[in-house]
Amino acid sequence: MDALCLSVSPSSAPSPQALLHSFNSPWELKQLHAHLIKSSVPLSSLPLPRVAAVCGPSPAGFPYAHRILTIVQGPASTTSLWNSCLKALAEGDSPSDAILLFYRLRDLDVLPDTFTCSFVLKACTKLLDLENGRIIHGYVEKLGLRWNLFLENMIVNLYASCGEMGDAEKLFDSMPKRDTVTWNTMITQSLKRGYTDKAHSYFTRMPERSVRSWTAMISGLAQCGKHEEALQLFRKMKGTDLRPNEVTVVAVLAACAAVGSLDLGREIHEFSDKSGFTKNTHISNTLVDMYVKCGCLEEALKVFNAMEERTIVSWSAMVYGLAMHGKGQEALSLFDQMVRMGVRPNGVTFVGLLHACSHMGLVDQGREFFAEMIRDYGMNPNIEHYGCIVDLLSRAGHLKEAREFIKNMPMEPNEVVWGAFLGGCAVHKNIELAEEATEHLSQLDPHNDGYYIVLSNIYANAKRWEDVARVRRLMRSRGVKKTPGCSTITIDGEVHRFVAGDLGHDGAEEMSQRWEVLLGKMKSRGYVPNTSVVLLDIEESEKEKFLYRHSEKLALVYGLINTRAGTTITIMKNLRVCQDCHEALKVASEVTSREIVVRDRNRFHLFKDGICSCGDYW
DNA sequence: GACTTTAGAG
Repeated sequence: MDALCLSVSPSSAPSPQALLHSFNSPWELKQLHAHLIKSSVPLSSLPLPRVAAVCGPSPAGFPYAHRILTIVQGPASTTSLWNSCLKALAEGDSPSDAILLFYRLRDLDVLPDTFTCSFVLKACTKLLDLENGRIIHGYVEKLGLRWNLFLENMIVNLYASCGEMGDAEKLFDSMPKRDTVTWNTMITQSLKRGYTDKAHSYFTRMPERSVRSWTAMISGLAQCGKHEEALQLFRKMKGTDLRPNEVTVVAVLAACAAVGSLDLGREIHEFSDKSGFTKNTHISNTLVDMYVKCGCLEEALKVFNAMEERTIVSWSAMVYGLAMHGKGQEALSLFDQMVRMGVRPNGVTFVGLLHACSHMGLVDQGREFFAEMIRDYGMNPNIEHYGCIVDLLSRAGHLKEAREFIKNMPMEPNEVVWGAFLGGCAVHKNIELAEEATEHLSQLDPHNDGYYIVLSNIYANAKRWEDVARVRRLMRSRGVKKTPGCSTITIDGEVHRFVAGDLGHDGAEEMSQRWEVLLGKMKSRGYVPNTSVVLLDIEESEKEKFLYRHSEKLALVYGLINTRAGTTITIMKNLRVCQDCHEALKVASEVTSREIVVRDRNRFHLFKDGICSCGDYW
């Protein structure tokens, strides 16, 4: 019956309880206060936490609220109310108000406890506010709260987060007691700054390691680019009785994706299913990315389709994945589907889309997307998007337009932008523009050899040997060393690495023989070694020998010897595939009746029946 | 009596 009454008169006067909550500013509270006095309602019926929350951040409201709290609670027990207020501020989006409120408390002689300090320290850490952090640190010591491990750990973390590793270490060394959190903090922060040796040292010195300790190491190493080290550590972790949690799994999957370690990735997938982790969006997103980067588009789609909830990260990963695998059309229609479902794309989504257009040579479509992100989504394209457009235009041979586009960019073009332009110049054999690009690149990224190599390839292609030699001298005089091409192939969970030109590994003799046989068959199917990519001015027959040194060919031969007939061969390469290897792999897929998957720096190539999925446009 | 610390995806 009560419910009925309520629904009949929805506009009846608010309940007294609701009235007591009805203030949103110190001023409204004062009015309410007056009303309470008139109707002799005791002050203690006010919701005190709300009084603190509404008035605390306001300079004028604070002393007023403090008076109310002191009247009702007595002077001693207002701290916890202020604490809840500080917590809300520190964890919300106004951590700087938390710091201001802390100082007001101090000025009114409200005695802070460990919780008070912890919230304001959190605020300082979030803001990377070293100056206030130091003051609070001093305050904590003055209050005699130094023995509190919670606070001590937070202060260590604060210094390290603000980039003061020295102070963090000094404090760490002086601590009479440390717990796992203390050590974990040092590990995480060391790795964030790339000090892997330091992190290792903390990790081995700590008396006891938790799941989070292992996870911090694995995830941090992966973020430093030490993916294989991360995976090694994970294998060690499996030997302990600790169980990986969701965060561990994300880190390991990311490392698998980087290395292309499909077997381990699959194993982790199974483990995630069994542990019920797969419903976690973070995990599924990383699984999608792992399968994409390990060459299993089908399985990536399977995970993506099975997801109950997709975020923009999931969609972007899938769009990018399709583009990477040469399924540009599918990437675009997946994007359409996403938009129709009302999901708003972000900057990363557009990077994937622009890549898709670039790989397919869809110049107009790409331009349209670029315009769309500005016009329809009000986004500010960043340098990565500009780089994509330069790539799109130059690959398609619109070199003049690309050059104009670079000139009109609102920011300074970086090495990625010029690198994309140079790539286009190489494909379309424009020596003059390539020279200009290299000029910029040698300033922007002087230690990267790739650009010099591309330029000298262009010269070699035009048989301008004196220029080839000049570039090589230039490299030598500038101390630029060639990054060797490197390919890996995983067989039975073991990663085999081949470096260009390294013929000194086990089984080299057998491999070389196998290559000769394969080469014979390939030539009879029309393969002509493309020696123009060899930099040296030597006899053609000699150059052919150099071509076999390319790492993807070595990996291919190794794969052919060590896998059963018919098995797909998957190769991961650190650089782009050269033209000759691309031709060779096409023909090899035909004569050996194998599918060959190659992941290069940019994308996947699936060689099958003499054809590559990239349509020779890469 | 409870409220506080370390980590994760495209």
